[in-house]
Amino acid sequence: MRPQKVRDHWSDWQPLAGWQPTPATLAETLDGGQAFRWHGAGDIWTGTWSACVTQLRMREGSLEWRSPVSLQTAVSATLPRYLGLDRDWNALTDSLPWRSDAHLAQCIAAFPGLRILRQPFGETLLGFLCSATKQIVQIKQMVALLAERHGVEIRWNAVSGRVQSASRTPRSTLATPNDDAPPCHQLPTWEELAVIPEKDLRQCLLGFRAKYIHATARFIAARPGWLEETEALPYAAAKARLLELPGVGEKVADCVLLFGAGKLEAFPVDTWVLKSLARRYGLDGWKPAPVAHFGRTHFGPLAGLAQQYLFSWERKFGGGR
DNA sequence: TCAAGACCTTT
DNA sequence: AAGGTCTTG
Repeated sequence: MRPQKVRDHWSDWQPLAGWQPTPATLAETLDGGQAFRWHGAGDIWTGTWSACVTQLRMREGSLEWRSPVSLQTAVSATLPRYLGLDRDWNALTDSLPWRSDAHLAQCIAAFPGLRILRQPFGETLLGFLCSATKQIVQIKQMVALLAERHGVEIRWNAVSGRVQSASRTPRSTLATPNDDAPPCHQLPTWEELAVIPEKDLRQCLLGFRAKYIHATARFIAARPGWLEETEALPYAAAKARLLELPGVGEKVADCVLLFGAGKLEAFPVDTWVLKSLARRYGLDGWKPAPVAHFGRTHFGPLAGLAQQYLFSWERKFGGGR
């Protein structure tokens, strides 16, 4: 008889100092398009990165977290950096040119405490390689399928109290992951992705993106250390290297550097930022490249942070059109 | 140098 | 039409 899979219980809720977002700002930060592995249920957000699983909630205006007991050490060691608690976001936001930019001021007021996440670099790259002409819900679906079908299982073993990885998961027969089930798979690494046939990737609803992910995986797997070196480079050099990857253009490269490497000078120009600059800054008809140049000069060295406020506001309040 | 189209699939 | 990129002409 197979040993029964035992899940340990969750730790007690613990306060998380250094960030007091509104519920709306918390939702926008976790599930507004920076990351694709957070799921909200009631007032609890469940998120996954690397081999970590954690939950967040607001209580009396303060942020609390918990994780499976066996993952607690790993989560407590990485959660602060993931959420950007090691940076002074109030000071960073204050140094944006909101005093001379009424629209930016309005965006900041609408999302008080908005943060830029610092996700694992490789996982960020994978997420945004899935993102071309897709909406957030669909990107989350693709990423969930990649993890469920091709990622190592994250075990929450109460008996051993240790994380046991390296057990390959059986291919799921489900077409879609159960949103109520706790997430229990890591994203596949680039080394793992490199040996997955493109056909199998397409089964994860990736469409033409499967070809990019496959080719990028082969590229990275053939160059040990390439990803880590890229993350460590200054913005311009890191971006030049990311642009070598098939399927990575200006926008994806900037998203990876902003959300996966903490480079606040990255200014991704997607359709929402294009709309924002066209409608609120009079840049109607401008192409992405000139808009990016305008953004960097107008908003300065923290343009990526400004971009996130503009993006969130335009998506939530700007109207479709 | 640049404006279309193609590329997968789903809402 | 959807939070792009790559390839054409």
